[in-house]
This record gives sequence, structure tokens and C-alpha cells, in this order.
Amino acid sequence: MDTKDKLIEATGKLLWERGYAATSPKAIQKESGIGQGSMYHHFSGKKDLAIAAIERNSEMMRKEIELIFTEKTSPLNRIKNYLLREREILKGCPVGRLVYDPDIYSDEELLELLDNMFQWIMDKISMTLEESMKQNEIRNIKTTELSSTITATLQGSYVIARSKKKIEPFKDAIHGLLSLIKIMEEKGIQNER
Amino acid sequence: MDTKDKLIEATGKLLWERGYAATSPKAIQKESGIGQGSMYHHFSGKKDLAIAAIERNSEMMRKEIELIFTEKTSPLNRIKNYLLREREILKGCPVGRLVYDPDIYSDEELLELLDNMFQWIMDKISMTLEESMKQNEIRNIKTTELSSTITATLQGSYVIARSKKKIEPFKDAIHGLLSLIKIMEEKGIQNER
DNA sequence: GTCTATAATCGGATAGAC
DNA sequence: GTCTATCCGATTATAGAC
Repeated sequence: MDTKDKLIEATGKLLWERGYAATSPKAIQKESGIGQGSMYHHFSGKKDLAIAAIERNSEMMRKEIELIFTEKTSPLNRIKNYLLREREILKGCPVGRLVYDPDIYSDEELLELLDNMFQWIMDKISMTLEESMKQNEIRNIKTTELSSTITATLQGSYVIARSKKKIEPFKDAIHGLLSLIKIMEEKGIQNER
Repeated sequence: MDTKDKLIEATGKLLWERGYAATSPKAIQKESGIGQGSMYHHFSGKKDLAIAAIERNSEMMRKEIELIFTEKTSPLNRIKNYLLREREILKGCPVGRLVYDPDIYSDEELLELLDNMFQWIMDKISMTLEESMKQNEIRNIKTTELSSTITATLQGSYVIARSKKKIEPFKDAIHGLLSLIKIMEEKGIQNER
């Protein structure tokens, strides 16, 4: 791994653990083992590093999630698999956690990177729900709304888990959502009669 | 309003807007109009101020929410009213937003204040769901799970709204959840037959 | 109680040598 | 490309006068 990659990786790790405002250039140097001069040679500053790191984190997430949504199983199963995907629950969502960072929220360019990621996943979920409806797995619903609900529940599940430093509340919230989806599913089957 | 109250109010406002780590004692002095010496006379430091402010914010929220849950309407309606309650969506949840603040998450005492608030509201929702089930408004479900789902959806709705700086995603996510609850409700009515 | 002065450390860079 | 030196403001207090 070259110098630039080391810097991006270290920045990504620290952004996930501590957010943007609380991550100092010095901390990035320490984490990556790269010196001051070298860091400022490759990147213009903290924001430049953050952009590279967020883009890299997002790309990794997209690839992982893409795998789940291209599996050969029913649309609804793909959504369930996404909800039950393995996660580092107490660390929170690497993207979602940055939304409350004051220095991110006040910077259009950085905030847009987060929005892009959320929109990408919500579109993915919406399209999968459309498929599910066509196959009569579930009853007709507004896919924009339900994909927002699914995304929001995931994001909020991280939040309440962190407040307790326990993973159980996360699982409770997800299983509650799965139960609601299950009811909607039975209802869809009924409609076929 | 006396000096101490002014300091607590200013701190509460800044915690909501910027979080804990990004709120400096100097900013609190400016916001409150109280001087340095005076501030350190009334409070031992930043953390002491934050505790007072979070407790005060929590107390206010509890009172407002208590009103909704003591209204004379069906249990399920009380939950719907809570979900549709007026909120400062883009500012985020004054409690939930602090969960990702590194200086809060690493401090047991501060984090516990957030947990207390979440637990209080989730208990409130659980109890109301129990009532709703007894009255056959909805089918039997695990109230711990569903109350976590409801709380998580609210928290996550703030997150996605902030990523877009728009309130619509918040409303979409809430209405998606309400639709799922509606389906569960129809199912409950069926059970009565 | 409130004020101003002072301090030690950190944050985020820039400058110039090698 | 990488290193060390330097800069200036902010952070979070403490000290002592009034």
C-alpha cells in the first residue's frame, strides 16, 4: 500500500470512530505512520483527505451491498438479507454518523457525499420493493416511503444501540420492522386469492 | 431569568445546534452574555454545564411527550400523534444527535443521560402498545421490538433528512411506518371476527 | 459574584531545507 | 517526496484583583 492509500485508510478509520471535527491532521499522521510534510504533499488539507476517505468508504459499502441485492432469491428476501447483514453496530454507520458533525453539515461538498450514499441505497431498496410488488409478495405500497422507513430504521437503530452501548436494541428494532413487513407479506398473499 | 438559568439555556441551545465537542465555553459565554469568571463561579466546567443542560432539555421533552400520551384517545392514536408531533426536523433530535459525539460517547455519566431519555420514551411506547393490543386495535406483537422500531425510525428519519437538508425524507419515512402500522391494524380487526 | 490576565496545549496549516 | 521549524488562533481552564 502506498503513502496516499495509507493516509486515506487512516482517515477513513478515524472518521468512522470519531467523526470529522474531532479528527485532527496530527491524529491521521499518527494512525497512518506518515509524516506531516508528506501528508500535506499528497493532500491539500483535512477536508481533501476527508473527501477521499468518504468516497473510499462509500465505494466499499456500495460493493458489499450490491452483492446482497444481486443474490438469486426473491426481492423481499434480498431486503431481509440487507436488514440482517452483519454490521459493526456500536461503531455506528460510517456515513450516517457524520450527518450530525457540525463541520460536515455546514459544508455542502462534504454533505453531498453523504446524501449520495443514502440516495443510492434508498433507490436500491425502492427498486427491489417494486419488484416485490409485481410478484405479489407484498401488497401495493408507496415504495419511496417504505424505502425511507427501512433506511431510517437502520440509522436510528444504531443511535439507540449506542446510547446503551449494547447491540440488543439494534436487533430489537430490526426484528420489529421485519415483523411489520411479515404482516404486510401475509396481506399480499391474501390479495392473490 | 438568573445567571445560572441563562448559562443552562445557552448551553442547551448550543448542544442541540453543534453537539458537545464542538461547543466551547467561550461560545457559551457569548451566547448567554455571561462572562468567564461568572461562568466558572456557577459551574465547575464544560461537562458540568452540559449535564445541567441535557437534564433540562430532557425534562422539557418529557413534559411535552407526556401530554401526548395522556390525551383522551385510543392507544394507537396516541402513538400516531407522537409520530406526527411537530419537530424541528433539520436540527435533529436534541438527545439523539449527541450519541455520535466522541466526547459524549466516551463519558459514562453523559451517555447515561441520553440512555435514560431513550429508555423513558421506549417504555412509554411499549406500555401504550400493550394497551392497544388489549383493546384489539392491533394484533399481538412483541412490544419491546416494536417500540424500538418506532423510536429508531424517528431517530433515523432525522438523519436522512439532514443528509439532504430537506424535511421530506423525514415525512416519507414516518408515513411509511404509519402505513405498516395501518396494515397491522387491519389485521387486528380481522382477528376479532 | 464578576472581571481581566495568564497559561499550557491543541488545531490546522505554511515555509523552506534536504 | 519527506522532514523539521514555525505560526497564529482556539480551547479549557486557573489566579488573583475588585
